[in-house]
Amino acid sequence: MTKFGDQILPKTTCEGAKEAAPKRRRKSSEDRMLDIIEAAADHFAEVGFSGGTRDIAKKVGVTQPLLYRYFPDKDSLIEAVYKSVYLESWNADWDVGLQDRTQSVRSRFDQFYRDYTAANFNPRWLRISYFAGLRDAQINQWYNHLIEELILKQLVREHRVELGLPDDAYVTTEEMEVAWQIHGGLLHYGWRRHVLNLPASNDMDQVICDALDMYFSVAEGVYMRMARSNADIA
Amino acid sequence: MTKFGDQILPKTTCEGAKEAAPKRRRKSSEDRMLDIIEAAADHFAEVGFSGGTRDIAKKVGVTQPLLYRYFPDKDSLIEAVYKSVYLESWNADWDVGLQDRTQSVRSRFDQFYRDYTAANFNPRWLRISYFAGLRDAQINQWYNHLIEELILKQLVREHRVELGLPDDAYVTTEEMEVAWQIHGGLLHYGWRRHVLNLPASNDMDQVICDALDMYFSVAEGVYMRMARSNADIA
DNA sequence: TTTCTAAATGATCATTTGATTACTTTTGTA
DNA sequence: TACAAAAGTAATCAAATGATCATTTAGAAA
Repeated sequence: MTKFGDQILPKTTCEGAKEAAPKRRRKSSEDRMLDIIEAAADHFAEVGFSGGTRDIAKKVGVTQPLLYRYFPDKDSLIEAVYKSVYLESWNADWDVGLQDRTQSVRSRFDQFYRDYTAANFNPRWLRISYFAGLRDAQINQWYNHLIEELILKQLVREHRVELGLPDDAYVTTEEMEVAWQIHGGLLHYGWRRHVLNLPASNDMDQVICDALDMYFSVAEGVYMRMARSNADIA
Repeated sequence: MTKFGDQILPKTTCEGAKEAAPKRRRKSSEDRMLDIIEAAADHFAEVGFSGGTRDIAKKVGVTQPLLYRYFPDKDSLIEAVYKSVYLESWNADWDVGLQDRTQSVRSRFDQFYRDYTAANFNPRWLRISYFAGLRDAQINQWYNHLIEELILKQLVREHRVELGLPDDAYVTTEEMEVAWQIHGGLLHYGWRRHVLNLPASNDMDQVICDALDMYFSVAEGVYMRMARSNADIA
């Protein structure tokens, strides 16, 4: 881990071979900051956010008080880890691709879940996510809101359009739950495979395929039921 | 919490009204043990297994060293909490009911998931489960094995029988994954609702119904595909 | 009432924890 | 080269941690 811990930058002091090793013993503020966040993320992923600051410093290869020159307290470091882990593995193109109507909804979401699981289904991301949810529901609430608005609601609405149904911006709770069932089922697969280390299927593509089959085979019926009960009310 | 902390047992000293308050300040070993486990479960559910022994003692209403007369160390207490939480909310009748062929597979599993979620979908059970999985994969591995063998494999096999397909004891990885998709999706619903406190659907029955719809609508196809590829090999 | 077992406590220990301070060393620049 | 800003350290603190042990005392049995 912390693979760049004390790496030497082959920096161009331009003046040719200056003994080959400039031996930078100190890092720039920015680089060190990143080192610390990286090591903290690794350590928190391993033991949870109650993990000690000394262990983190050790992973970085510096003394513990140095952390307090970069973060006022441990909570700030945790906050930085949240940001880093969540933002680094979020692709801004995802919600754009989901609206590309030259592709079928099915193939758009198939592609999305391949990308999404490839980016997030690893012990570090999953463990940090669950630890974060247990420690502080707020951060995970924010993330789930993101998933709901940018991904799952798109799935419901784009599917409606493809079925030739009216494109109502409103998505009912039940429709959301059906979409969440897919997302949640896949997440639990990640939990079993990468957190519990259970012998789950290796064939991620097949798992996604079956999960989406499940969605598409019942979603239409749910829409119809929703539309009918809306009509009843009106 | 710890509602029976210093409750007075209206124990029959038989001799009628003995000043109304017998003031039992000491409890039997068994009762105190249960008090401690109960308080520990509450506290660990709240803050995780790094929670302090002093806080637990406080909830019970005793001093911290007393815990060490009941458990040799903190790990043993944690072990006791595991057992308590998992065993208390497991119903031995479940796997029997699932094999009652006078009922349809669908209604058997509908009933099971109503019972199962009623018993387990609460903040305490869910938080302890996830904390346990993150801390020590083993205990959760054991539990998931239980679910897999006693519940999900039954679902697959009973469904096969109902479809008039050969009752092969062997369940493929892909078939298991489809069943897990339902269980995992429901669990994630519990996570969102009772851990993250997100505004998920209140209608548990409907959520279960839709989840099972998803399962039954694709399971047959998966079985067929499996059977065919088995035939190819043979 | 007296006695004896065991439930419960008080004091305390050695570590570990997050955090602060004064100090040292590196490094880019005047 | 001299210097100042900033990266990094050593020493240390107060609080909290899991755990131990001698002692006290409730309460059932004699």
